[in-house]
Amino acid sequence: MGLSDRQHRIYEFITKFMRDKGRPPTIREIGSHVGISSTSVVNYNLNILAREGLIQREKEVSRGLRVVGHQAKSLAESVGLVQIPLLGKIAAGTPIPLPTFDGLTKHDGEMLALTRELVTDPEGLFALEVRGDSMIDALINHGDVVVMKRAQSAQNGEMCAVWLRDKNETTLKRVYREKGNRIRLQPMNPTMKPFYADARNIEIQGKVILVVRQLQKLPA
Amino acid sequence: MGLSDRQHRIYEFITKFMRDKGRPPTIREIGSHVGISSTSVVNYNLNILAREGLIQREKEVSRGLRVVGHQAKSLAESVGLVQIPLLGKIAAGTPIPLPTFDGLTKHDGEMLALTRELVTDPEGLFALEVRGDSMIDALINHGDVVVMKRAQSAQNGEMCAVWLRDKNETTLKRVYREKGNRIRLQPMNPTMKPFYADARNIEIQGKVILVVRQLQKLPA
DNA sequence: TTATACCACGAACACCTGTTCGGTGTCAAG
DNA sequence: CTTGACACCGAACAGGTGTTCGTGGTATAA
Repeated sequence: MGLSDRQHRIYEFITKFMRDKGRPPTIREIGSHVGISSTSVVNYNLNILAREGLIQREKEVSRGLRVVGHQAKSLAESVGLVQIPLLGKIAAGTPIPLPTFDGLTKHDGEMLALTRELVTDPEGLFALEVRGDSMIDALINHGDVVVMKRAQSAQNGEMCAVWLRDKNETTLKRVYREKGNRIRLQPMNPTMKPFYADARNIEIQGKVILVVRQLQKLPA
Repeated sequence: MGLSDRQHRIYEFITKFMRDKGRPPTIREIGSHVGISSTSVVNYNLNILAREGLIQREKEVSRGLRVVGHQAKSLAESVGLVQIPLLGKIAAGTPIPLPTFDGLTKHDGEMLALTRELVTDPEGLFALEVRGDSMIDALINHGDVVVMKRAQSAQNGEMCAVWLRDKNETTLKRVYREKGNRIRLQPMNPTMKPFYADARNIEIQGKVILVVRQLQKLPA
């Protein structure tokens, strides 16, 4: 069920108040800022927000409110950091280094920390730094960092790192299954033409989850 | 001056309570958990904590407490989190929305949390979501989020958002000063040719610090 | 000893705060 | 029309909450 305009304003006010003051507002503070004269109406709408799962309420406790939306979590739940191992470099002419798969051995090299806001499911993620211009058709430049998830297969349209057996080359493309064993590899740049290959000649090495490009300094 | 054992316990309780419940404790809640029967004693010690700069108090407000010490920052900030306001969208045909500059008004929209690892200096940063394909020559796609820093000028080679007065258009390019008033705008994609303009016809709106692209779902 | 901070206690006060209840108006289904 | 669900209002109540005041103990310096 959708929220009324009032409920929306109440929710926004709570999050803003929480961020500014560091504590939840009282019922009357909400009412006066949202334009509700009666505390019972605020209470009424708060119960609806609670029923919809947007906030949690604690009974008979002053300021017993709590925003449970994902936006609030990124602030409060500062534990919401995800550590991703930076496994190495990726270039067109080499297969990508894959993570060791026992899941226990800790990666002792560099780690990349990202918030859960950006990577929803941190399972099986690893990061690679791109060398060279070969993936420029995927809008990925030298120096970019790609965060990938281990995968052997892909849904239609997912951006994947694909090893081309016949060319001995890694490429980043969107993968679509066509009729038979034909696979269409679609560059991310919409001005470029797709590329077709036989399913037996390609090997999906992982899905691309995130691309991060830092521009403080020029790529070498 | 050092803190007494009681003050130390009070401070620890406040931070723990705040973390667990998402709101500051009342004076009586502090008293009962720290073992102080009188509210005035708690009040007395809270004033000392405030004088020492460890907390902030708001007068005559229930739960008017706020942990402010560097230890509180360690929750969000020493982990290296930086909050960046997501100001809106950027498209080729519109000037970018710039941050209000009074430094006091808080942004009440969405925030983007990043680690300091990625953005070294969080001063004056803001984020925009790119609409449309017009910046594909800068290797930036529809849906990408660019993190920018407010700036009127740029060093040679820095990636900037440039407003082209004669074309009424925003573009992202590397900026180089040439002889006279000539400015060279170099697309990021090395296969593309640079573009020249008169310095009086362009306006630098900010430097691009970071580009983030999420690929979980297809860009619309 | 006296004086002076410092720290603590309990009680009382005035206001704040969540809750509840009776009542009003609107709108769609019966 | 009647009914019921929904959204809202104002008022009142009981308990929560910050503040203040008078009091007393303990240590250190005069």
